[in-house]
Amino acid sequence: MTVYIISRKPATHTPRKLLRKDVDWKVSQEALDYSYSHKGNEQSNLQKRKEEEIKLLHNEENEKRNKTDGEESDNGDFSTESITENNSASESSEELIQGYSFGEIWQDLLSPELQRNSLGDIQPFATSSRNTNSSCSHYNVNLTQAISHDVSLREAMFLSSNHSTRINPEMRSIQRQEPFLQLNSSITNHESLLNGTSLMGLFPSVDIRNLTNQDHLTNLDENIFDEINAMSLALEEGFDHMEISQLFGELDSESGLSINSNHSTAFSNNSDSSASSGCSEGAVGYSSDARSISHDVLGAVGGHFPESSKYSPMDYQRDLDYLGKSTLQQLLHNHTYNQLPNQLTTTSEHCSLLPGKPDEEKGRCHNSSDANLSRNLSCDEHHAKALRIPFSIDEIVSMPVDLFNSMLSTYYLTDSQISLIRDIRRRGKNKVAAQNCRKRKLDVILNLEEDVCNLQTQKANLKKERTQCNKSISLMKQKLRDLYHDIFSRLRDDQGRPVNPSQYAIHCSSDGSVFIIPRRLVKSEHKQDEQNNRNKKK
DNA sequence: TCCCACTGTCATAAG
DNA sequence: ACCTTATGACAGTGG
Repeated sequence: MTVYIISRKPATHTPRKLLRKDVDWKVSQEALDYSYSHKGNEQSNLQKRKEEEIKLLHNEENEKRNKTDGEESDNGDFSTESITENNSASESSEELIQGYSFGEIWQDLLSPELQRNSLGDIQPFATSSRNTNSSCSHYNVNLTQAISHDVSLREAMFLSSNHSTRINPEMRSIQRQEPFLQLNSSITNHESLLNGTSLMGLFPSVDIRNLTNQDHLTNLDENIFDEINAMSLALEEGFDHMEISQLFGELDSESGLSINSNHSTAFSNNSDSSASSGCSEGAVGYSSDARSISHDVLGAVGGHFPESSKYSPMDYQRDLDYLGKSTLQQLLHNHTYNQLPNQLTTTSEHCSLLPGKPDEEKGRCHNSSDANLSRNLSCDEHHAKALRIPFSIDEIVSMPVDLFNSMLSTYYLTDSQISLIRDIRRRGKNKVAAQNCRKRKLDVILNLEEDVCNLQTQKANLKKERTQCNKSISLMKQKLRDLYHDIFSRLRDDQGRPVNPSQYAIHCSSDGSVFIIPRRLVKSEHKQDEQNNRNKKK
């Protein structure tokens, strides 16, 4: 099992039986890699790692039991129960996430202690990932030790970055590793300062986010700005979700929506509705458990707000009218739009996710079942989630070019995000074009087959008609011969002898008169007529 | 294991 | 010059 996780074969050559675990690891590793550059993802990493841990440690029965326990804790702990940082050492990482309320998540994220804890968590995981033969028990030991370790942020980030480099040297975030490291420390300090002054209780998260962004705007390069934005947005998503969950929590818990249903709504609910309004998030499969928060924080496709200076709420609302309506409709009414929880794993089976290089990801998602479209969307969805593309796949593909271009210029998007969005749009367009092309080709073939069938029928009818004509001609000839014989049998010459039909012929003139003339005269007359005709033609 | 249909993707040409 | 569309070719998947 471990071999499958460590070995990262290209999807094109990955045996099917290995795909699931391989891609599961890839997805998690991708999330992990991105988490190194998106420091707001510690919780997501915990969640992902927990899932990985479950896969590694337990068989299916244990996994089911764990999920059941997790769901119970989801329902129970989500509202207000506070978990201190000390709990991270004694409780599972899943509980660590699920037990957090939004404010606690925010405060803990801003606090350097949690960053140390979270990043300390990451480091041993990276170690365990490095260690190909690490056993499950060894992994547990590492995880426990990791939680208790007091790793400095700088060290952790450096280790993480190194790990990313090792895992995927082409990862784009490596290019900005150094400034990222430098600025992260300042951000940490600043955010701890915010935390220390208890601004959290005074301002909504958005305000604090903007304050943070503006304070650092002049010092941060765009990547760092992106990181901050992403983290803030992820938290804000959590907040929105929190609100929605408070509204719909009971409904969700009673509706039997599984926690995994969040997988299916991952990109839809993040794409537009979660960005600001969040009004529809509870509609389809949006469970209220904290795990969903962690998922959203991890892979929110829409977890990226447009930069406030470039994109006002009015603008957003305007575009939301276009962007959101279709998706909202789907969210609210089209329950097949998203995948079912069990489809996600199957989706992962077909997806080759190369962590850190989605642009170069040439692994194709080859699917042939009914859920083809949604599965494929899930592939791009995974990439979009990883890069925090704030739009749904459907929007990216179906958006008019003008709006698409304005979107690219209006939203604050990194090069990799733009590249991925363009790839998604190109692939989506081409996919539709290929489907139309094949449909047309099929129609052409069907039409040609129909034409062939019609022509064959027509040919058979003509043959039948020809046969009938021949029969009629034969019948008429026979009647004419009988009439001839009848006439000549009754004819007599001047001496009363019967007329020989071989010497005489019946000639009908144009005026209707009938003559019996010798055949030699008929022949000469024929010759003369032919001669006249030739002369006329000449 | 092979075959086949389906599908997504890419490359390319044309509009 | 760029975008969209159409289409052949290729490869993966599942029956």
